[in-house]
Formats: sequence, C-alpha cells, structure tokens
Amino acid sequence: MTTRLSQLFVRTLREDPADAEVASHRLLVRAGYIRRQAPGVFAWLPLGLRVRRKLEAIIREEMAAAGAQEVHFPALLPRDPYEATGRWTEYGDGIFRLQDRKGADYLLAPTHEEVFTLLVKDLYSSYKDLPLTIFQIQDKYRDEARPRAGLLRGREFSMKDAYSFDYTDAGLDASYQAQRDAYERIFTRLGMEYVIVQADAGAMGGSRSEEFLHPTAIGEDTFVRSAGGYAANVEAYRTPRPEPLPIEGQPAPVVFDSPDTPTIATLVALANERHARDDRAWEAADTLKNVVLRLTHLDGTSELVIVGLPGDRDVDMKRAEVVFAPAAVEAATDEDFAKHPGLVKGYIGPWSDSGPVLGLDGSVTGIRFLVDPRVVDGTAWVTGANAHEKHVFHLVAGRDFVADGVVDIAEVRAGDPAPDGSGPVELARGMEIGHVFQLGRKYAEALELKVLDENGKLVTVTMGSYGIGVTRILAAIAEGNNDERGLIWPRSVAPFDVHVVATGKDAAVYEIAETLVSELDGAGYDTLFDDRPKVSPGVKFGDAELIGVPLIVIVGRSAAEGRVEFWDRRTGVRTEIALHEVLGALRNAD
RNA sequence: CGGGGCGUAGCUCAGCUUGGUAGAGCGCCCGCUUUGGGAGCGGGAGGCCGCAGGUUCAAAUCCUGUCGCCCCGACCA
Repeated sequence: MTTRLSQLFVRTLREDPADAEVASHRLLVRAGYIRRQAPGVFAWLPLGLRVRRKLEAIIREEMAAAGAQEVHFPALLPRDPYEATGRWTEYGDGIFRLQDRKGADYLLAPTHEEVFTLLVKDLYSSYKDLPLTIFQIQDKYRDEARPRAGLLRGREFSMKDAYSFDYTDAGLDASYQAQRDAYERIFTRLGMEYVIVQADAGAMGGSRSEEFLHPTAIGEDTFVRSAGGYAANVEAYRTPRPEPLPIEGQPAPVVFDSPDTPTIATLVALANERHARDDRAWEAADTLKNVVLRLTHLDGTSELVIVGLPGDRDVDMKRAEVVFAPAAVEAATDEDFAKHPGLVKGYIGPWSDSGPVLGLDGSVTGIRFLVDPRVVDGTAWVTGANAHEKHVFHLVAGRDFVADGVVDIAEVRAGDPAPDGSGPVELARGMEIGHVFQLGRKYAEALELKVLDENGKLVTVTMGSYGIGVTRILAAIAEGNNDERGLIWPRSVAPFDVHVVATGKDAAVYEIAETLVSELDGAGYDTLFDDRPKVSPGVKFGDAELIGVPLIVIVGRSAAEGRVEFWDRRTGVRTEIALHEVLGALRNAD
C-alpha cells in the first residue's frame, strides 16, 4: 500500500507543544500521531494507529503461538462482579465509576479478571475443557490522581490482558510459563530491553508474580538486581534475616542522659562522646529507630503500629503500603501521640526499667510492635528509654524486649545482600511494561468457578492473569528511539516500511517517483510517499525526520540520471544508488 | 491532597506592572516568483483575551470568586 502525504490526515507542528515534557509525548504530538483530549486521554491519528496496529499484530501472533484465543469484552461493566471480589471497594478512587439513568452503578474496567472468570463459569464445567487461556486487547481505565508523561501514564490506555484457567497447580505453572515465554518473544521482537523481576503478589494473594521492567530513568518503579542473577521490584525485595547471636555474657542495659538529640546523628555523636565503645565507634546502624505509623483499614477503623528499624534507614512508604495492604499507611500525627501518654516523642523504645513499653502483650502502651528483619535475638541496640532526654544502650533483643512480629519496610540500598545469596544488589529505575501473575483461586472462589475433575468431584479453578501495556510500550519505544530531529522507529513497528520523498520542481522527478512507489507497492512494501508538489525540500526532509520512518528514499536532483538517495534515518547516512538498486537496498537494510 | 506555574488566533508566545476597546512568528486561503535543509513579495480569513461577578466613563490589563491545564511531591492491582 502507498499512502500519499498530500492526502494523509496529519499536521506536523513546527514547535513543541507547550504541555508536553517527555520526549515521547512531545514527539508523538508534534509528528501528528496523537492529540490530547483530556488529561491522560488521547485521540489516535492515522500515523499513531498504524504503529499501534503493528504492535498489536506482534502481540496477537505471539498469543496465538502460545495457544491463547482472542475475545473482546466491553470496557463498560456493571458493578456486581467487582463487588463480589471486593475490588469495587479496594480500588478506591482509582476506578472510573458511573451510573446509568436508573442509578445502577457501572465502572470503566481497570482490568477484567471478574468478567473473564464469569464467562468461563457460564460456558465450562468440566476439567476436559481446561486448560484455557483467553485474551483481549482492550482499552483500560484508571482514574489516576495525576496522569503524566503523555501515553506513559494515561487514564485511558490499551492493554493486552490474558487469563489462564487450570484445575491443577501444575497446569497453572505451565500456563504461566507459556505466557512468560510469549512475553520474552514479544519484547525481543520489539528490540526492547527488559528485566524480569520478582513482583509483590500483593493483597490479591497468589503465589508467583513477575514484572517485565524496561530500564529507563523516567520509569516509576525501582528494582534491585545482583550480579548473581537476582532481580526484584524493590517492593518485593525481602531482607535476609541474619542468624541469632548468643545472649549470654552480654552486658546489661545502661540508661544514659541524652539531651538535645533530636536526630539519630546527634544521638550517635553524643553516645560516642560520653559512652565511647572500646572496640569501635557507635554508628547509626547501632540505633533502633521506632517509627509510629497509623494504619487505616478498609472498614474505616484505624490502629497505631510501631516499627523498630536500624537508625541508619528510613521507612520506605511504598514497601510499607505493600506489607500493610489493603490498609492505608501514614505517619502518626501529634493527635495520636496525645492519645498515648506512654509514648515519649523522640525517646520511644520497647523497654523501660519498669517493664515492656511496646507490644500487644501486657506492655504499657499495648501498641503492636514490629521489627526489621535485622533485629534478631542477641543483637544489641541504642534506643529510647521512654523518658524525656533518656536513651539506653546494650539493649538486647530477645532478652530485654520481644517484638510482636517482623516487618520488612526499611528502604533498600545499593550494596544490600540479595536474599538468595547471589551477592550485593544495585538499584535501578524501570517502567513496567508487562506483568505475569499467578492469581491462584482467589477470583474463582469469589465467583464460584468450579469444574468437575476426573473423579467427578467439584474443584475450584486456578487462574493466572497476564498484562502487557500496548500504548505504554509504544510510548516507551518512542522514548528510547528519537533524536533532536524527531522519532526513529524500529522497523518492526514503524508506521511504514519506507518513506519516499520527491523533491524539486521538475515534473519528471514526480513521474520517476510515482514509478518507484508503484514498484515498491508491487513488492509488498508499505510506503509513505511525500508527493506534495509545492513544499520545499527542507520542509519535506524535516517532516521525514520528525515522522521517523527508519528508511527514506529521496528522489531528487539526480533522478533524471536514474539515481536516488538511500537515507538511513537512524545513522543519518545517505548513499546515492541507482533506481534499480532500491529494492535490493531495502532488503539488505536489516 | 500539598507546593509551584499557566489560561490571549490552529500552534508557540508578546501585551497586563502604569486600564483607552488586540498583536507577532509559524500554520491556513488567493496570486506571482522560488524548489536539496523548515523560501520571497503582495493580498486575505481567523480571537465570548478560560468563565462569572465587581470597580470604572472605559477592563485582556485592577479586585473577588470559580473552572481548567501543566510541572514537582503524595498516591499508583
């Protein structure tokens, strides 16, 4: 097919749009691929749609190869199924909700687990029908508090979501692996760098969850990886628990005066000044910082919880959200402190010489006390003594205090050990471009999806869900493939195979170009033909660079002598070749 | 939700401090010229100055309110 630029519905912009910041957003708007309709909502013009279709075609091919069948659900769904699984509530403000004229609740679906599950329940009831994997490519909706970066974080976005149905755990593993393999093939075909990281299974339950992250500075996820092959989203990283240390022989706690120690640094300085250790200096990591958090549960009730962690670390609120989900986590307020006179702000600790201060069991405050995994029995700490301007050292875990549990919400730092022993980790930023997830039986149980097994017994189906962000990947590719002049698409998703530019005023040039273009058409190439007669060469070259078709053929000043220029958009190299060599040059371009 | 910025032509912006009834560049339309890096000349179309109220003889400009948008942060199965 040949598309004539003179007929194409597009208007390129000479200047950057004022409301676009990141490269992908700026260039996709400027080159006429998309237009903003509302915050985080975009219209797709022919160029943009072509890229999208290319991407979708690759995904469809790999889904088919993985044995998944395509279906299509509405984006607009009734409330009921989401009520049954609890997500109507759990999703909170993140969901677009609306009502019909009768006042019945609907939503614009953020994902489709519920309705896929119900459809399978409607149609299937035997183990013989399984395994089954079905998918769709559909627009999803999330009412993001702050959409940003154009397509990278929109409120409407296209996603391929697949769901697998099995009646055995081994079957689920196989279905999961098939999707995971398909994702690897998709990203490889797209030439996209990706890292598979362990993801947090979250409050949704489920046993196995991995994210495909595209490493990029503008990514919103932080992940860790070790040289030995460990990789995890920082939210899923688990701090290894050291072996306990012997308690016998450790010195007894010593309470000391600690005025003017509002920070860990001042406390450590004071300890070194007045109570120096023989072996080495006190360090921030020797202190136990007790952070008071307020958890607000879904039912509206709330509780305080105190987390003890090494003083050289802060709480990572994202990790905390994951651990305490679905409860919301925030720092305790002055009001909370006022309600608990047993808490001496700045001097909180689990111990006092008159008995335990923190903990559910018989402590003064009765507040749940959780500690960092590094706080194992036998470790000694410097911490608050629960009296104004008093701290205590030689406070030994397992002897002087006992926690209600362990919670791993401290920030993760480069150099921390990988939990699988594969060495220290480094931190990097990434963008989530895919997610494979063993849901297990949560949805099937909530919606009562059961089948009869070989023995005629009803068993609950086990499921997986697998998502790939189509429009997000498109944006990520644009983000990683551009220069100051415009986009540079990989051939696998470029809107056209080749961009033919005719320049000059000579009518013969256009005739030669026409002939070339129909030859290309005959050879099966999708061609964009800049046939605009009264547009200057500078404008045509500029548009070609902006639009970003990777291979460009210029038919111009030496066309009459049977020569054209072959222009590689990515390298910028232009070579003059004979007209009859064009097809060969295109074939060799890979 | 907190902080910052901005709403004037299709796009990018000036004008606002010091009120006098709206501008530039690009784009678009017509004519002539031009044709290898975003052309020249001439003519033209196009604007409830985000919205509402107020002050004033007079408001894009000053005041109050409101709506919207962008950026940073919080949040993000």
